[in-house]
Amino acid sequence: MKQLFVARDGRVRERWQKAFPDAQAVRQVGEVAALAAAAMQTVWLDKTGLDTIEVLPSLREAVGLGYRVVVMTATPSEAEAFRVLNTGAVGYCHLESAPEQLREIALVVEHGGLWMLPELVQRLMALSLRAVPTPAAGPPQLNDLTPRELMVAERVAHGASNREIAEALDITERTVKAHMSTIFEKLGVRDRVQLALAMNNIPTYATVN
Amino acid sequence: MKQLFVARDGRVRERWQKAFPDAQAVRQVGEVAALAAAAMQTVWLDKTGLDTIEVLPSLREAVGLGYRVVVMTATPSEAEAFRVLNTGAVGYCHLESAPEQLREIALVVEHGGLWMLPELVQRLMALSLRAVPTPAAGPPQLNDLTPRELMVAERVAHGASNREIAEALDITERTVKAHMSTIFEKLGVRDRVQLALAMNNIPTYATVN
DNA sequence: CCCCTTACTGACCTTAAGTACAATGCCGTC
DNA sequence: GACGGCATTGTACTTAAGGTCAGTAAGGGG
Repeated sequence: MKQLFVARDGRVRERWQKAFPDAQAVRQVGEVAALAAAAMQTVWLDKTGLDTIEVLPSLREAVGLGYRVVVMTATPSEAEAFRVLNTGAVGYCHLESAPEQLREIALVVEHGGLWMLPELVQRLMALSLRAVPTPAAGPPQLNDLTPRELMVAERVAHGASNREIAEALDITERTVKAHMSTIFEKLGVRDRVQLALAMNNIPTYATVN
Repeated sequence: MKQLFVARDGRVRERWQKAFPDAQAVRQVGEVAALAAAAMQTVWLDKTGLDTIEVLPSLREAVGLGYRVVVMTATPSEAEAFRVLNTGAVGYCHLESAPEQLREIALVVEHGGLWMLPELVQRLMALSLRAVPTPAAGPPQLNDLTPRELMVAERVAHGASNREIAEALDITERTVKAHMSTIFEKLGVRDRVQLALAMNNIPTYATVN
């Protein structure tokens, strides 16, 4: 499996050469196509000096050609990670990664895996969980709630107590309870815990059965 | 690198034995710890016959022990995939995967990669992009929880009441409360609502303590 | 003007939740 | 064998949560 680096800065290539002695390096993605490489390769895309938006075209191009692309950056960010991976990259790592690390990553992506900074993995999943449409329960019918009820529900969704909600909305705790009761009925949940979960698109105990 | 399979069904082991001749198989995760394996291993968790919620405790336990866990299921689902990966699994694949495929996956996860069904990768990224770019929200320190506490917390995370948890775990409601108290303290939450949210990586109202 | 919805509140009650202060038995370590 | 962590349970207590059964008030149709 051949490695192919795309970078404008010559310095970073040293580490790469160390990790993959037989690797090739080019300055622009356009050159990749020119090589007309026969075998499937792994392309390492150096983002240094470029905005996220600016690498995307190159990334798309390489992905479109069937390469497995790993994006490297000196300043990793969550948003950028998701962006490039969503665009088709299979890896997102730090530019300063050690040669051994680079070989690890190469091994992973060449066998169908996905590689990204460990801390980003956890974060990514957490975000997805909230965005994933719950099949069984479906999104709560928030449209049925009155404006006031919605204000209450949203605070419950963040763990607020009745007292806190009452103070925040400048109403009595009794009134909060009244809203709660109607909310429970409208959304078909039995208590504030299930409401909080439902508001965050998380399937509930009874639903999982 | 040694492979370790957790399954209750004997039939599926044949394929595994074929992929990894020197693999070991056990029936419950609890046995994993009993083995006191010296080297870091890869644990393959068979979900067959279990609900998503039922594997999570085992999963967390194995992850907490430092194993790389791959969850296998006969009926893959998007929601479940995100859930198990979010819980700490590094792989989510089909139970019927061919031996060659299994070896690929093993290679990937053993080198720090993430493996999931290709179609889920795309979906995952698309969902993440839609999710709100909320700032930092590190995962709760679930490692501090004992196995038993984890089982309780896991069910609270799905909206179960103390009584339901007690029945499910076949213990007294009083015991559940005891676990709850220590869980609250360990995770720094004040009630079950905040616990449920924390377990799902959702920032809470007044967590800005 | 009546009806309905929404918002708000009171007094009262029941129950779930959570805490305080214990005790017992099981393991594994030192 | 002493010690500590874990799991379990008991009694008793305090409080938050939620429901019952009311009532008042504003606002918009019909």
